[in-house]
Amino acid sequence: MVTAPENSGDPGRELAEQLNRRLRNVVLLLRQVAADEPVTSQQASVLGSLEGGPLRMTALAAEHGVRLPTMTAQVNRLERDGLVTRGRDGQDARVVTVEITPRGRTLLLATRERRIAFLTGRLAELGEERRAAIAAALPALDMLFEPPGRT
Amino acid sequence: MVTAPENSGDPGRELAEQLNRRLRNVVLLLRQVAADEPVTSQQASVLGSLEGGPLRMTALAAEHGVRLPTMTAQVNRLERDGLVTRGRDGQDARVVTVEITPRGRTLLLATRERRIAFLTGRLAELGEERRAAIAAALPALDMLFEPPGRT
DNA sequence: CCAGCTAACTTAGACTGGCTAAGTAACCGA
DNA sequence: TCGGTTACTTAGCCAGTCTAAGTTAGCTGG
Repeated sequence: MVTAPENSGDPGRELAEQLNRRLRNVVLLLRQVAADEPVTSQQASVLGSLEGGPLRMTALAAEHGVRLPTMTAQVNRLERDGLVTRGRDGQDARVVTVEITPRGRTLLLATRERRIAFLTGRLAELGEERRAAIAAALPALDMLFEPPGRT
Repeated sequence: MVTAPENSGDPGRELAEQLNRRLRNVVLLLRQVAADEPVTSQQASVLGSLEGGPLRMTALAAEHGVRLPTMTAQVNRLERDGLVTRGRDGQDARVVTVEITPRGRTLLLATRERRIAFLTGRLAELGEERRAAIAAALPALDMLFEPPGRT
């Protein structure tokens, strides 16, 4: 097909184009799946960060790649909906900690379960060989989508 | 490690969990990369749809999985920025067609080029073996992220 | 032939989620 | 104790999504 011979100077340029075209479908599908959830994907993502224990605002913002004011607004909404609570740090009175509530935890688990069930269903349709291909590519995909590495 | 023996009833459940965890990084990285572009990823996506010729509003909305009013707003912004023009269909006076302008086309190509360059760079760091693994998984990934198929 | 339904858009209004700039309160160092 | 820095919030802007309601054009059945 399009596997032209002049790939020489750019190993993976062709592959990059292929991936780029596919990424649109990924985004579309993610939106579709997230559509009828009780929490948005951002909210679920933040709740996921809090699963292991409370975090401060700065840590949350950094982990999600957003500015502090964005996280303030996000936590406001989560708090309003009873999914997290704000707390204070003993050491430093400036610090605000955010903790997931039991309700938040329940919602998070249910949401994750639905997402995984969806993916599992899709994977089941693929057949063993294709699943193996994806599994084999996981380490590579990990590196490919690794958070923007510093140097 | 976690590859427990009771995978039997659910081929791919484990893989689904792996993928689910990775998807967050994909989203994060996409946001990061899109951050300093002159057009948003949605705008670029719509422009991409128009590359092959004018489309009507309904077709655009369907293709991007959004409601008509959303597409109206999107096209308003694109038109305001001189990237598309609205037209009328000869047959049916209710129909609005949207066409990409030369400026829109230029911007689209430049944006796509930067995205592909970014991916190419990432892929170059991976090494031949990992690139091959990703290439081998492409057909499977295609099926996995295929738009929600109706039966 | 026209009355009323349907289809294609747009408008209005609300919400999430992102940003910058500016405000406030607490910490820390000289 | 004063001045700078840090941690967060507030205010205000914009993109992008939705639903509900409006407008205009096509279509159909008496």
